[in-house]
Amino acid sequence: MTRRIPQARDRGIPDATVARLPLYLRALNGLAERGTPTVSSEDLAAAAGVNSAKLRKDLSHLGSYGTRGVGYDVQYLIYQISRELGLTQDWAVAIVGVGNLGRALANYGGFVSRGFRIAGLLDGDPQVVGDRIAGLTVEHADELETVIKRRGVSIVVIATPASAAQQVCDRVIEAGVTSILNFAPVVLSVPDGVDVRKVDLSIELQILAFHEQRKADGVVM
Amino acid sequence: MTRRIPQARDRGIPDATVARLPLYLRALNGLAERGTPTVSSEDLAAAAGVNSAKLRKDLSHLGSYGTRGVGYDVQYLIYQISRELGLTQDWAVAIVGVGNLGRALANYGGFVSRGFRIAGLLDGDPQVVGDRIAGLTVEHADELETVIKRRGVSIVVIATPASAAQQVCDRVIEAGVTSILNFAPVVLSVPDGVDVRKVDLSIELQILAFHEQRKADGVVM
DNA sequence: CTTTGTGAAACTCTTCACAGCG
DNA sequence: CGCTGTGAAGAGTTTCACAAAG
Repeated sequence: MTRRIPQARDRGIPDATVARLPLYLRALNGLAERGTPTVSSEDLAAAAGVNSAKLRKDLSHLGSYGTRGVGYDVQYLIYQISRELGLTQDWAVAIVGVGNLGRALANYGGFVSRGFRIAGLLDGDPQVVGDRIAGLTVEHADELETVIKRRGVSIVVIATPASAAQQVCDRVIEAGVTSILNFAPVVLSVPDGVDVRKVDLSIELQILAFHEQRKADGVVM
Repeated sequence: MTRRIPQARDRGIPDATVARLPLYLRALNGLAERGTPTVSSEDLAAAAGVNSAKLRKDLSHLGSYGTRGVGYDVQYLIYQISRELGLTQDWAVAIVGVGNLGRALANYGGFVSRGFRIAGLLDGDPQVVGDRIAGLTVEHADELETVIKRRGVSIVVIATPASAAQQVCDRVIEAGVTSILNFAPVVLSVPDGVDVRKVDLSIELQILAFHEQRKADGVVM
């Protein structure tokens, strides 16, 4: 799936670990806000909702940042995880498709706060073009390539209807983008070397329905 | 994490398989719309974006629904997967928090089409209460317990700000709900027997940033 | 001859349990 | 003495490769 680059500085962090680092970061930021200076693996694991052995193993992939008998320095660990995730640099993100979901994303504080800067909002509907959202003016989708190139966009969020998603995808890849977050309920086909992550709102509900049905069938309730 | 109920009719479908069934269902519905009568594991796997051996193993957990030398009957497989996921029954869903995200969810066709019926939209902000969205009137969050009980809500979607999420969660569990889909960026603490699935919009971006950074560092580009 | 269904092998991820550091 | 970091064991998942079915 993801291209592995066997490289000197690639310490080969497992995908499962990478997926949890943002969780740890969020928990650590909560602790930092409350002024906590250090935290044990036990407490941090509880705050992030994982098992403490898993947390220690995850962190061990980044380096030896804890102190035995004490725990982890909150600020230092925030820095190390941020650096590992690439959040110490500034990523320009464009959101294509400014319906309710696109608006929700544009207004979502979690993006801007962590290394991401929304550099463009685009939509194909002339009715929407010109609207001001989260301090930006919505531009026409025709401008996609221009916006990507002029503003150094490296990550594109696709929040269009399913029917437009593949076409938008092809265009942004052609413009040089290799990281895409897709909210449209379609499987995007992309060449090697392009990363696509997808979020499908209805899939999660379907998984819940499966478990809910099992609860109703089972004896243990 | 998820409670296992070792039960006669629990054929113990692996979690990884359950998570992919909605994907297959979506691909199958696409084929059905185009009138395709049967499909091979190879073709269906390609449409769903997975490896064909994995697809066959996944489907084998549900039963022997294919025909060797031919493939799978599209309509029949749609029915079997729907039944397994519990989508042949009607699930009443309430959405708490009617900001942009809540509105996006309420208007999202994918929910209504597949066994889910939005039975309530609730918000704590009096400014929003009374708005009509997707054919429903937004009710005050004070009505939460009443709505859940009167309308038989079994799944609740939390789309509130982080600060309100745990409180809403506690209340819906108290009212008898055991399946929660959480969009707020907090780890909800819940008793045993309650299923929580979470979608964090910013975590996916952070994972992309990690890979994007690796591409920039690596030699292979 | 095509395509499913599946043991077995390979791989990944999680958890245990404790040596060893501070 | 408390807590990290980690080998080793265990659980879960993916992929291979092929026998058996149609």
